[in-house]
Amino acid sequence: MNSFERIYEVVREIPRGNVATYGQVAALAGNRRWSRVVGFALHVNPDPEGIPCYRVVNRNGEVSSAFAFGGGNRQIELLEADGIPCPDGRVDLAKYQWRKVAAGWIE
DNA sequence: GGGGTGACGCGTC
DNA sequence: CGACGCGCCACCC
Repeated sequence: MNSFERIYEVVREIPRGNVATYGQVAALAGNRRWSRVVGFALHVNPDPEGIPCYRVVNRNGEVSSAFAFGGGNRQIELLEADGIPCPDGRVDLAKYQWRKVAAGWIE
């Protein structure tokens, strides 16, 4: 399995209403240093319908500026459609950051 | 086989 | 608090 596949797997597991950071995805994929690779992986996103790349934001909670796979604000609308408000083009990681953890993890 | 690039992250100035 | 630079890993030419 390529690194990309693992990354796609992680992104694909992001539940609706939650978002994950590139670093988070990278870490879940196996290595947190894949941050850049994650971006590249989503860039070539082979399955936009199965891989909600719009739920992946940078560690600042902002949507990627180079987001041009659908049309800028497109990501914002999709996120809001998921119930994730993006007032200033950024989401509240404190509340919406995906927490892939064992049951019992409370912040 | 080598070099350059990229949807990032973190530390430091 | 804001801006700049360096480091990381994988993929393409």
